[in-house]
Amino acid sequence: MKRDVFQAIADPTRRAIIALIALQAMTPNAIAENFHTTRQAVSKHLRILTECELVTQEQKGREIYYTLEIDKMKEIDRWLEQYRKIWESRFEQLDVLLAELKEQDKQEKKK
Amino acid sequence: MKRDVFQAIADPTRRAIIALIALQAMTPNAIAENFHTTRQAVSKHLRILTECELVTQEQKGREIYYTLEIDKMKEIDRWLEQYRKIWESRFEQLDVLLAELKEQDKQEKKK
DNA sequence: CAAGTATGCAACCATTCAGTTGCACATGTC
DNA sequence: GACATGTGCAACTGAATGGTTGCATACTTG
Repeated sequence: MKRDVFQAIADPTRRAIIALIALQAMTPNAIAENFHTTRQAVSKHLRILTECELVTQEQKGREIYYTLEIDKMKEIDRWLEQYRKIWESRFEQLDVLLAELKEQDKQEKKK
Repeated sequence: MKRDVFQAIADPTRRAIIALIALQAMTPNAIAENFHTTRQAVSKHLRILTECELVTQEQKGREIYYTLEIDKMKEIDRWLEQYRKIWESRFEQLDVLLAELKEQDKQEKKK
């Protein structure tokens, strides 16, 4: 039942919805027009995105505008942070070293 | 059949596996010891991670070492990039706003 | 108040998924 | 060669997922 952000962005349609409403808040109908699926399917995706607080709703008359909660996206960024440290350090030094070691290994195996 | 990186990191167990082998290459058995699940379940996860090129295998004797392909993680980072731009610009805007409010506050107090 | 529009929710369906169990295959050790 | 160890693969299962259809609710307009 409890869904997390990573599960939310796993679906390509949901990522597309996120990309859409990142620019401006939109209604379910307006969003659905961009996809080859029913309005109800989009509504379901919006429900999931709302559940994990990636989007928020704002009622205006009979329309409901959905807005991306950009702060929640930072959660993914924070998770990535630990790996960014790794690839940054490897870029600086280890990458070259590893390539050399692999090359040496190849030479060894040839013998 | 075709799985992408986002689907791969959707599962909490797979994220834990990624975190484990980020530090050092590990065998399926060694990885499985860290979870309350069977070796075969871990093996399945590794297969999925391999399919979408997040990990690579290296056979050493009868053991197979799995290594995280940190470069593939950059794909997620690239996707995040567009949203990072948004929250950074909002932060700047907020910064300006806060500065203005502080200025106003000063003016108020002077009165 | 009636008709139309915007939306959410429930029920159902086909597919996928994560996990377990059992088996096969390869490598290493006695 | 016999046996133990490390591993992957296939079949099965229960749960979750994404989608559709149909209906109920709420707001707007005439």
